[in-house]
Amino acid sequence: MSPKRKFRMTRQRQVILEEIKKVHTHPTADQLYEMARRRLPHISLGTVYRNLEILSECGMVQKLDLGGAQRRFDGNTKKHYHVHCTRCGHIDDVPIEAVVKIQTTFQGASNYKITGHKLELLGLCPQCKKAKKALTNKPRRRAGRRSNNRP
Amino acid sequence: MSPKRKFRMTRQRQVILEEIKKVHTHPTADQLYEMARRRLPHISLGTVYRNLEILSECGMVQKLDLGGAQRRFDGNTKKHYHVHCTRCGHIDDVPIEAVVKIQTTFQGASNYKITGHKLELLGLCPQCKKAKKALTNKPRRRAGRRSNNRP
DNA sequence: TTTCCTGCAAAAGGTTTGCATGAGC
DNA sequence: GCTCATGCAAACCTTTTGCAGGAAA
Repeated sequence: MSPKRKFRMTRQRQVILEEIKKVHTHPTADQLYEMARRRLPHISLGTVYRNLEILSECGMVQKLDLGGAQRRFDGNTKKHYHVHCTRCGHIDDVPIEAVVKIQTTFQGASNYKITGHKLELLGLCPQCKKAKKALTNKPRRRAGRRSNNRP
Repeated sequence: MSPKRKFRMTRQRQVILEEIKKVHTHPTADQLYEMARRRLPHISLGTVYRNLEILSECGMVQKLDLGGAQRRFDGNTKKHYHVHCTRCGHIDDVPIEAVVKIQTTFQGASNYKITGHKLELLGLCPQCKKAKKALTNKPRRRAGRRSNNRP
């Protein structure tokens, strides 16, 4: 919390950082805990949470807050957008940097001074596109609606 | 969950619906509970949650999922955007309908088929603009950063 | 040696659910 | 009268926190 805290690079912190940088899956704290546990079997979930908090304070990882029950973390610290599959819940990066123009477009639309924005795209991932196309031949009641956190 | 369920308009459901339609503050379930309790002192929080779920299934209210600890609900069921004050946490409507063009713009940017989007604007509400301006004359360490859910 | 960190376990905060009773239609 | 809905309380899930021992620097 304090702005000029001294951080030690402990083994746990190192491993958590390495694991999150290794993947592009926007893992939850719990998933990161499982990933770290393969290398440090005695690490605790509390330590994972504490370190993710600290690493995001240092700007070494990004907290995502995309809504949904669980918070997600991103090893990519550049500002960028995400696509969220409405069918399976998968989240991917959109390889385009945040478009500042969006803010100027909406500058007069309310009486707020707009200083930022969060854009999340929704759609079907390649796998689900295929799965859905397969269904159109033999239409069914309805496809699953709720996202179910594919890791 | 079942698509053709029969819904009864109970007093509780009626009151919750009236209360959420009455305000523009994007209340949490707990806030709605307090609002409903002024008219039905024995209503329970579980009932509020269950009814909000059902009313949103019927399309009579909107679940917001803007991130943050608590879910918010909106009596306005038209697709629209929100502005979120980064200083006090206040959330307001942006009086502009969702811009479908955003989806076509990003259609080729990933290998997803884009079917929707969520845009949340961030900025300073009129009150906080004033408060911040007042501080620039007598600059301090730093203004409060975390949003603290002004209701 | 001084802080900062860790593991553990318990607490906290929001949401969901089981159950017996009560109310719409 | 048949369901569906309610109130209550307990369960659930994710995240945070207190504490005593342990490890960086």
